[in-house]
Amino acid sequence: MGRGKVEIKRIENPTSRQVTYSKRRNGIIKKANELAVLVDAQVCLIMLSSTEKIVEYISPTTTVKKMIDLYQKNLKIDLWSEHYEAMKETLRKLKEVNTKLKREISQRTGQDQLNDLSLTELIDLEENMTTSVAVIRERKYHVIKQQTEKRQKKVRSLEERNRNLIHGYESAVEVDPQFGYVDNDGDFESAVALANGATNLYSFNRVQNNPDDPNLDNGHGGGSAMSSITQLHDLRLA
Amino acid sequence: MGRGKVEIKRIENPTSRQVTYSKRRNGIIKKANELAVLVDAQVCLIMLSSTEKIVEYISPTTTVKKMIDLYQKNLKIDLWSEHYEAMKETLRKLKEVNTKLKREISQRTGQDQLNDLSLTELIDLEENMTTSVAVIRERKYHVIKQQTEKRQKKVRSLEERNRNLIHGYESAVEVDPQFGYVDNDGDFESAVALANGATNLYSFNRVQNNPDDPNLDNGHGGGSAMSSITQLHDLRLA
DNA sequence: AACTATTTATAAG
DNA sequence: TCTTATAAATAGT
Repeated sequence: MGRGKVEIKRIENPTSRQVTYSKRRNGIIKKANELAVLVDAQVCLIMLSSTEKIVEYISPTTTVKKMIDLYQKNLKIDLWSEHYEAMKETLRKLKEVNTKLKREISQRTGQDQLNDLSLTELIDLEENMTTSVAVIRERKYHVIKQQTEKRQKKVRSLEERNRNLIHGYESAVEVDPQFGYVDNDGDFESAVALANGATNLYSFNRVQNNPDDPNLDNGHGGGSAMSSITQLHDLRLA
Repeated sequence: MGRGKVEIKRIENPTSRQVTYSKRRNGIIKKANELAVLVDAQVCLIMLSSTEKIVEYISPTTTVKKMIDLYQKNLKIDLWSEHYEAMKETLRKLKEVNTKLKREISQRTGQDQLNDLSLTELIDLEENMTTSVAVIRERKYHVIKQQTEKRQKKVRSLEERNRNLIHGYESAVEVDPQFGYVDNDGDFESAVALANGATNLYSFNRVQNNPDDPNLDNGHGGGSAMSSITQLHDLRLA
């Protein structure tokens, strides 16, 4: 359609090629739109020549995304899945790690999974756990010690302040019983009692009377926990 | 272009619409191909009418995927990221769970993370762990018991066989000392010794002499572990 | 970018 | 689907 018939092959002259692209590009967009309107079709047209920027026509009732999704559905392919293979792989590995972690916790809390363990594994696990309990116990006594020291300081500070107040007033009234005779023994005892899950001080007495009490020394890693106790006793006697 | 001029609006007659779609669809594909060849352009054309299946034209030098990638790059958008939002969310949650699990194991094995725990949490953790150790210990003795019973049966079977052989031969030679006096005590003792991580039988003697041995009873959940031991003793005496 | 001869697409039969 | 009159597209200027 023009002054002469054209053979459908690449136009070598760059100017002519550019002009033809411009004309025919508009032509095909017009055709695409006519098709969309006349027969109520969904049309997606994307064009790109080497020299020009990308040009698109999308029929009013759809979007590029919808069209490509339909296209992929139709061909039963997923053009972008490979873009997300890395993510899928990460996901897979994470799930795997997760399962292993859950299994480990399960074994460490003595649930189900124990049935899968051999005698040697059970022995190792028990020893491992026992050591861990000792570490936790040591940490517990460390925290108790810290709290005790902190409160001891506070009490001494209050005692000091109290004495100063009494001295400052040069008063003849009795020493205030609320501050005068406080020390931190009660604090320490209740903390240890709490530490041993007791609701009264009987537990603490047991701690004092029975050095072999299994709560304080399980025979494996308990030595260091015991040393904490020793430190605490030293602290109280200091 | 035809016998009459057509207004560009939806063709209501379904047959006409279908015919027009068929004709124009071919026309536009021909145009697309001509454009691609004449000016060496990349063209992607996807069409779909309500009644027909999806039809595409892609210029020889490209693919739908390449075109869409170019399109997205050009518009600086990512049409499919939202498709993977769910996966991203799953990934995020898995990582979170993972971190928590690692933290829990870390605490249960007495590493670092203990510093974050309050005294109450430490006490709970210790009690929890102690209970778990008891469960593991009970399972351990259960396995030992099973192994012991199995070997005991084997030994008795061998003894019986041995006696039958001796009787069968009606021989005058002495009873074979290798089989005549075997029982399973050695087997049981070595299993318990192994269970307590000992390399010699001294540990086993301790088990027998010290019912309060912290390895067998930690004062929390040890009661049931002890009952296993009792069962084992009963078994041996039976 | 505009013109127009000519080819091409296609509406109607 | 095929034909063909006619509209539409466009090659060359």
